[in-house]
Amino acid sequence: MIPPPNVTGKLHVGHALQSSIQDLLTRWRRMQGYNALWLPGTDHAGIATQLMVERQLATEGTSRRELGRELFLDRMWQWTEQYHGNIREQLDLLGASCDWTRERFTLDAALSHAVREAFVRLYREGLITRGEYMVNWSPKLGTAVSDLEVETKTVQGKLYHVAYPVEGSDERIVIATTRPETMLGDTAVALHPEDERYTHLHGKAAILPLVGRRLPFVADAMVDREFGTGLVKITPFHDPNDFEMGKRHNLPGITVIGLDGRMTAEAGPDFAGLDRFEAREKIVQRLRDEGYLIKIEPHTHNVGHSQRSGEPIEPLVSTQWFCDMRSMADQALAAVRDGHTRLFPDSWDKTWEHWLTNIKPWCISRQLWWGHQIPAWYTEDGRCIVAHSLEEATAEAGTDRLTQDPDVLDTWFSSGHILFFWVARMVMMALHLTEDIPFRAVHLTGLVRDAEGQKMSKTKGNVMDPTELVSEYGADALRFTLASLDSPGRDIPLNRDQIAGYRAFGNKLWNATRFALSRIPAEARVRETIDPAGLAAPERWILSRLSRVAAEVDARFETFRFDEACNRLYHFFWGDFCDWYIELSKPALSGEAPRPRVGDVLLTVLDRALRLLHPVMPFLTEELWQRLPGHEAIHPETICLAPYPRREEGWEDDAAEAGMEALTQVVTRVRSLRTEMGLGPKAKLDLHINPADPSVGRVLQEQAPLSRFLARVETVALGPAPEGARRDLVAGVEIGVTMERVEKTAMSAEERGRLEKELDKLTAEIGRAEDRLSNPEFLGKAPAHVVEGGRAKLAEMRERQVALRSSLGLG
RNA sequence: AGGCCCAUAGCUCAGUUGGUUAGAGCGCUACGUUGACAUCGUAGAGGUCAGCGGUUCAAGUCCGCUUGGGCCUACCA
Repeated sequence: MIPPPNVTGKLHVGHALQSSIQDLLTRWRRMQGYNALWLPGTDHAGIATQLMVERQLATEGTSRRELGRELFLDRMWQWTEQYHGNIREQLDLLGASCDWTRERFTLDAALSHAVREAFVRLYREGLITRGEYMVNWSPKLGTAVSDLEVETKTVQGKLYHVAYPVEGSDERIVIATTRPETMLGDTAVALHPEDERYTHLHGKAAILPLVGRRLPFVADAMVDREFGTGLVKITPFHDPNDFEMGKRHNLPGITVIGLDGRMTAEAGPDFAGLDRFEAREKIVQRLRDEGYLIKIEPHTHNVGHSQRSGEPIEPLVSTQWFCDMRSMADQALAAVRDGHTRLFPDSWDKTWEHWLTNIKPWCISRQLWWGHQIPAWYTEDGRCIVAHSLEEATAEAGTDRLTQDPDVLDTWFSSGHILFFWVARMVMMALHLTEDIPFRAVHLTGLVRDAEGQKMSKTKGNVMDPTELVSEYGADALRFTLASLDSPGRDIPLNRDQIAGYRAFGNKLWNATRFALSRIPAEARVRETIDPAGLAAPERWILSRLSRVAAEVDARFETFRFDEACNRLYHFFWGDFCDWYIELSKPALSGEAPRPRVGDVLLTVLDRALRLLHPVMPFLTEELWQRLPGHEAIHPETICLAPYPRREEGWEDDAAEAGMEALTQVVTRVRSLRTEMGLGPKAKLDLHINPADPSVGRVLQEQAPLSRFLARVETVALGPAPEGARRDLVAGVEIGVTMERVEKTAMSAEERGRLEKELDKLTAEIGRAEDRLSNPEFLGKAPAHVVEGGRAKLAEMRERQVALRSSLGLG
């Protein structure tokens, strides 16, 4: 299922990442023959969407209140339909292979029904309740918001020290506050029970300046003696802590700030109607005038801000619907602890544990119109009926004079955002309502950041638009980049150079295919399988490599290591296939040194490589695959439904790999010797190779024309290098280069220096290996294969030492 | 304040359960257009694996501390 993007939203790179990964998984499983469904859908995103339409209405000089609920909702639906197509279009652009016939919208009838069902059940079980509690109130949005929609920001504020007279004495105590406007709602002053400075105040009361209200002193251990004066004013209805303290000490509460962020009538005639921040100024002025203000200090503190609208959250007491998450959270905790649900990477287990252990009742009602209206009705005599429908409610109430609760449910009650918390809520809800685990594995990606590792944000102006990236680099390159960067537990620094690099990889696919199509014999075809018997070493080698890569990729996908899977595919295609196999195929295809079935092997490997890459690069692989002669034998229509290549054990061939590995290393070494000797590509060299392993020797002998072609030497002779040859040793093969046909003979000082340095390094390394191998502790405790490997390596280093000394004429 | 994560080449990052000359891409240097590809090829330079200590025959990898980053959670009014 797709985590629903907001219906009116534009996809951002985070969506692109999610879609790439999910589509990759879906295509992979589909090719493996699973009935893979990727369900698309969009979210009505209550607050965000309603805000946009309200903004539009404002430009028309009207408002939702003026339109009324019904007309406003019509406008919302119009807007939704207008923008809905955007999401679909953008997902198509990314290559998302969703089943669009099953697309859902969170406000669809069926989904709304499910939401009502969930609500009614949770209500009847007593988990959903209605009550007066402190909530995070956003005055600008005019609604309660959840803890997750509150962003804590560090702000430079002020600490106001205010004198409160003590009742029945001349003493004045000093209280520090960051929010003097709330003092109008003070109903007590708290002190620490063991604070010796204030023991004399127990049982007494302070008098609230400007108001004259009597504020009893209460002793509470929560008071921090170190902070301020160690005395705290208590405003139960305007501070979450004070609310708790108020309950503990049975204190009354007074609402002095209203839902609109303005002072209420209870704040008194001098302040009623003022905005909360204007009131602060005026109160401070009054305190100063009347001699209560002692001092104002600069003070840095953390203030909750509304994520959507940016203004400071006002903690207010209001009547809301709450959902008790405790038992559901316990079930979700158990699911992860028992391993029924596994998180990838498992470092998330701790966050899961922490978040669900500390979960609080969730305020699920929102004072909005756009969303699932709460299925609760009120009778005229104030009874509350929760039911699936008005009919049901009427029957239960015994009257049809009912009013439905005007509020809607938090969007997250029905769906969510692309976040960890969304998953957590789905697990909790599903476990409770269906008694089944919704997910067996949860893969969590990092956050997409910009090239500097900064979080992308509109205000920083560093957001990348996926559709723009797609048109610049192609969807395949973007997908490949995102998948390769998705390493567990790490954020994803996205930069354009990298995408450009993977675009080049796409180009490589294209060119390799072009080579194959233009050079293979007419009868060559993609084969369902190929019997390696009768094939030469290069063909057996590439088939063997292909099988191993298929096995590795499969294993990486299983554990969500898309980065490693992509890496393997990249190197197989570019390194093994293009750099080596295509080069190796040239002398065979040109007729210079024919080998059996090279065309078939070339096409078959290409076919499988494209299929392996298809989940990551769907567009290009389909395009190229369709052009391969014989691809219909794999699937008549599309690569999407062709089987995902698996390991072919019959293709794996250690001998061919060892032989070809030696061949490629010899070729590489000869090329670098040529450079080191300061010779140009046209200098005519003769190569002598002397392999230690007879089976490697056989491959090198049979494929001598390849060494000649790739190393660009005149002749290749098997056997020890003659006197005076430049010698070296790689992969157990002694090589010697002679240059009788070249004018130059003397070794340059630079070359000699380099060679001597190399020899020194080697000698030092041999010394270390000798020490290790003569250490009885190492021999006694290290496993046999490590000791054996060490000995073999030492032997080879010694041989190489001989070869290098010989090159330097040190005999 | 508590918790979590990170520190490896100029940059961005890999590095499986410890196994002995630490890898890739980009960037950089030199050379190169022989019909897949200059969005390329060939060869190369570049690293005290943040620091200190410990465990071990063996540490980039495990443990502790320090420093420097990042993230999340928190009721210092």
